[in-house]
Amino acid sequence: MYQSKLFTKTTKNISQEEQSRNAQLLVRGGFVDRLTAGVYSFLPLGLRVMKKIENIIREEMNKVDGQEIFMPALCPRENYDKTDRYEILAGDILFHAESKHTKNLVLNQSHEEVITPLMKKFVSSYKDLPLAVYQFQDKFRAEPRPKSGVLRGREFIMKDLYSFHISQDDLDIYYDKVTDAYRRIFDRSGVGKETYLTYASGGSFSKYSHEFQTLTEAGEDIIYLCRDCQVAVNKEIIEDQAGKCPLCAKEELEQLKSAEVGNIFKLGTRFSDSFNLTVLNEKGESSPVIMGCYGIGLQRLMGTIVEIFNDDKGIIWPEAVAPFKVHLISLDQNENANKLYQKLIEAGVEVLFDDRESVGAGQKFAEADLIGCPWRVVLSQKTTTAGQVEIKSRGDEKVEYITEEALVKKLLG
RNA sequence: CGGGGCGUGGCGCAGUUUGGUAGCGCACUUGGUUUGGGACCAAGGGGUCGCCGGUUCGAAUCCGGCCGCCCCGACCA
Repeated sequence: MYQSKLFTKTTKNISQEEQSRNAQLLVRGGFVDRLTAGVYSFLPLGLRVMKKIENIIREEMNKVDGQEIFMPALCPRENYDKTDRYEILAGDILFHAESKHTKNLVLNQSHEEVITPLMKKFVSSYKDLPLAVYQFQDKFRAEPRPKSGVLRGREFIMKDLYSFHISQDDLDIYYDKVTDAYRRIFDRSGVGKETYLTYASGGSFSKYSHEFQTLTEAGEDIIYLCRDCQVAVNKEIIEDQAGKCPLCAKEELEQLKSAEVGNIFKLGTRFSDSFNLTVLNEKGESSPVIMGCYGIGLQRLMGTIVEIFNDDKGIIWPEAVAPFKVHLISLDQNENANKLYQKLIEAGVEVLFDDRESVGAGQKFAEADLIGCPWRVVLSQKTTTAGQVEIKSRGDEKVEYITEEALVKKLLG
């Protein structure tokens, strides 16, 4: 990508309305734009990051036999009446989508009310199970107070996976598989080290659930971590757990702030009962379908990554989710730099090429640090004369001078 | 929903106390000079001061109402 053509520029002016670290950096870097409270546009740089995250999740969902689908954002109110959630949610987080021609449509805040009746149409035998489907979809939640930048929005993309089973045992087995998949997702997206499986409440779904909590001061949750077992308990249920680690019963737990980047629930028959979703078992008897659901908020994961990986100059993207692997900077060397750019593109390296003329070196460096691609490659009079290029990792200060051949090798290796 | 703060060119702000017809920085346009850490000089364009109403000869400024935004708390599938 030629930076001279990139839609959106970085800015030095920080909006007073963006007080969280993640939003400040994402707005300044030109990744996102805030439309109104809790509602963001994703610009080319930000969308590239989102797509990287989405693809990591997609790969891991496919590995646990999830099949991708896409459900509507709109839902007839009667579906929420059937699950008795309309009254609970309507006065709170549900957005209504009423118009001259529609009276009883709402915007889904989650998709149990869509997926369960959908399954009813296609699942009728134990032979159809187990089954797991997932989607990436906008969720709409009228949060009383959106905050923390992209960590709590009123509209956001969620990956939601739903699984369907003939028995509790089968759900339990699958639930563990998804737990492992989530572990891999957070490892791959860079926050694995700071992310802990956490025992939590089940909200309106079930008594308990498991969350994946990433340690960060920007988070809204407080968890009690057992370093021995590498699991935590959300403060909301710590009394139920008698203040002890649920695994080893140790009482000395560390109290920490964290952000919930994922949440998995065993729904049991909570929703299949509402819609009478049943299958015939081997004996020809009607048997309720056992369900599980598993969510990850993409913006929240992205924002959490930013909260963890930044310094006073900007974002430091983990390579797997960076908008580009390389930020190539030309200091008045566009001809040579363009050749190198083409070479890297042909080698399959993602490059943001700062080809802008009459922009000072200092500004180019400052913007590269802000945007935060893992590698910065500089071509200048100095490097051209020496027949080399300069490479530097965003994460550290030392620069290295190597040949173009060595550069390509390094970036592919 | 409670407490605090704020709303002025695209963005960040000053001006409001004490009413007199809007200013600075960034960004943008044109010309020139610059190019290893957010350049410089010169000349420009752009704002019914959140909305509605009131007071006044005159309102960004005073009064009333409404809307929106940020922070803290409550809430949070």
